[in-house]
Amino acid sequence: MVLARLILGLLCLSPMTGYELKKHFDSSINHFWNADKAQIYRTLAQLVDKGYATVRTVAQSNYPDRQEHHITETGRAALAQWLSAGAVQSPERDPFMGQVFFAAELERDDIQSLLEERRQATQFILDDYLSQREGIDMRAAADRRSFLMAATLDHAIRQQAAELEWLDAVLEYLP
Amino acid sequence: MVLARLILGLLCLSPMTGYELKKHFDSSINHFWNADKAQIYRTLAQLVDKGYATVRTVAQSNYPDRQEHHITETGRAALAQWLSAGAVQSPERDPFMGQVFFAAELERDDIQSLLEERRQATQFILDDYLSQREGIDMRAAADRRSFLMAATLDHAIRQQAAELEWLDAVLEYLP
DNA sequence: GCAAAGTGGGTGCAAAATCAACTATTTATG
DNA sequence: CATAAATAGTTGATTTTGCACCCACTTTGC
Repeated sequence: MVLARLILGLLCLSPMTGYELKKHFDSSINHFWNADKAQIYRTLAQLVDKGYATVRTVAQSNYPDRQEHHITETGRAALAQWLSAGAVQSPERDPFMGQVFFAAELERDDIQSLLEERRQATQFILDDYLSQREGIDMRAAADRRSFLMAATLDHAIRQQAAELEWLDAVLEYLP
Repeated sequence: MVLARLILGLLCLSPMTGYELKKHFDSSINHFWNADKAQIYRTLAQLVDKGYATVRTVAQSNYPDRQEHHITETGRAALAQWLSAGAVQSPERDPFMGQVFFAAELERDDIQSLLEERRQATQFILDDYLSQREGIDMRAAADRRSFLMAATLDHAIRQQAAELEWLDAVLEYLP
């Protein structure tokens, strides 16, 4: 459901192949969603099925044919309806917090290692987001679309930063 | 997989029925995980199947029999192994950020409503976490297990607080 | 010259998760 | 007194997701 909407959103920006969609997920969307390509191709087929998108096969000289997917008016309406239906809520879900919750089964040193390992990974992700952020032209962010897209990246940055602060606090006060 | 570990963790604290597990998920674990009861009962059956837990039927005078699940040594080992295998990483996944990312399809006022609605919901969740936090006896938190459990709640509180700050910033600067 | 990576698409399968019922009894609540 | 909520567990169907493959061709790097 969510994936279908996100794909519609991307197709709304420009017609795309499944391959290109996957690249968008990996590069610009990855801070709040990602999907396996198998899932993307299947969802794409469903969208065509429901009439939310149409396919146009475009031959290329060297590379394989492009199955270019175009959003339809119905598709645009479905996207708009999702956005208008109100803010979606989704349950928190973080396996790592589960590890922390039950980490008392480990020795103190192992708990510390667990937290430090996470700290490293979080720092790595944060750095990645920060470098993505640098690539954004802020002159263009006066335009609302660019502003909102950049905002979701800022959200991810704040979340990771908050996680780092939390990890440091836990590491400091761990009994 | 994660759910199985979390259930093992809970059974590690004390033997429980599926019904009680569900209540724990709804009350104390909900800030980082939750699960449908159907899923809990099925996972419980799998744990018994694998020898990670055993069932003991306890008759009650008034209420239905309790299917009390006890963790086994193998189960304890499996839990410890999960914790020792290192910090798990999980992809970010937030449908609401998808709405924001594509919100430019809406009018400015509708975008604002979307953000304000989310702000309300976030405040509500934060308040819930804060009241849960009040119920925690900090004298007991010198003990490592209680400290870690409280820490995961603190994490959730920080995350929600960061979300509120972000929402306010976006609402302020939205072009 | 050969291997790896990129372009573009797809299938099959299994595990995980969600939704919606349905069974029964007991204890509160209006 | 009726109705709802709590206790305890189960089944079926469907969706979502993830993993591991497979095809075929082209371009790039060593």
